[in-house]
Amino acid sequence: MTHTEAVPTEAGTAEPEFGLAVGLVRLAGVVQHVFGEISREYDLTSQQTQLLCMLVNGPVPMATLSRLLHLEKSSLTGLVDRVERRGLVRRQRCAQDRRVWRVSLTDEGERLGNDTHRDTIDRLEKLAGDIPANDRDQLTALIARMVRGTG
Amino acid sequence: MTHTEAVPTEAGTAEPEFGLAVGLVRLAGVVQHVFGEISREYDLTSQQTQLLCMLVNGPVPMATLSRLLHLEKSSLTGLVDRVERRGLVRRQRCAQDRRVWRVSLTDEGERLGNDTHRDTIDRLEKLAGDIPANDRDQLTALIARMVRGTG
DNA sequence: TATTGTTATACTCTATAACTATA
DNA sequence: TATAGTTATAGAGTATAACAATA
Repeated sequence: MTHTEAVPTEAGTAEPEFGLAVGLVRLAGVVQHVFGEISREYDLTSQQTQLLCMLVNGPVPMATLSRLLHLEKSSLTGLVDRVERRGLVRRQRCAQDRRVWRVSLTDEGERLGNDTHRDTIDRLEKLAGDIPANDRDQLTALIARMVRGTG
Repeated sequence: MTHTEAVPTEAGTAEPEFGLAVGLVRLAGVVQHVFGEISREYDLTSQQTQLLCMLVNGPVPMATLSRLLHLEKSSLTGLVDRVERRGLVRRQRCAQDRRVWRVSLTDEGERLGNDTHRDTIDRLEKLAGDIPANDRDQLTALIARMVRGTG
């Protein structure tokens, strides 16, 4: 499996292996860092920004958010509490099933969600700034293939 | 810029855009999730596992770890405290500059570091399991190009 | 009984500010 | 004075277990 072996980068240099897995870990770290930095510029945590992003298409029940965010329901309660306290989301009881509470964005939450989303897209696109368009397209396609079916 | 536009996935489906940036965010989430799951199997947090991984090539000063992990020095103190309390690392004072403390792995820390590293590599390689080898090589190269110079 | 969500509790992670020890 | 690291403090994030309300 030649594609998993170490790739010599410079003659005579003892570079550590840079296989796909190591690259993915590095990449994830960079993305996470960008996400955290942008969130901070808006006085949000990464988790709060992520929550806002999940609400841009309309109200979502707590149980659904819990599944999407891989969070225990009690953890989600706290996260929603904090952003609700900041006036970015509100809870609405479902009339059909009164056990269910749907979370939705306030006007300010929507503004923050849009702003952070835009900034994140900009910053991440710049990461691939010097990669030719056709390579970039293939990169996008391969990434799509990897994350397909992972939730 | 055609490579940033929405790609129709199925005829008649109103799919959300899957550009590079969105793909990167999804991918980072998957990697982070894998990392967290594996850490948990070893009763570690993601941060603790990440710390162990940074020590596999020998002792590292606190200040260096602080920079590599993007952590304030006080945050690092706590992180190292907790893994030291579990017997996975130790602190060694530097003789040349007695202000400096180097962190190194214990035998058990090294074992855990190797095990989590192996499992992570395995799980991440599987993400690209059905991608042909030459495509995978190009993917690796493009990722390397993106993260180059980001720390 | 099963499901949805909250509360209580404990721990980890993180930052800021003040501090100690060494250079 | 400057640097390396710790302590004190506060808040965010997370899980487990017990609970209340509703289906």
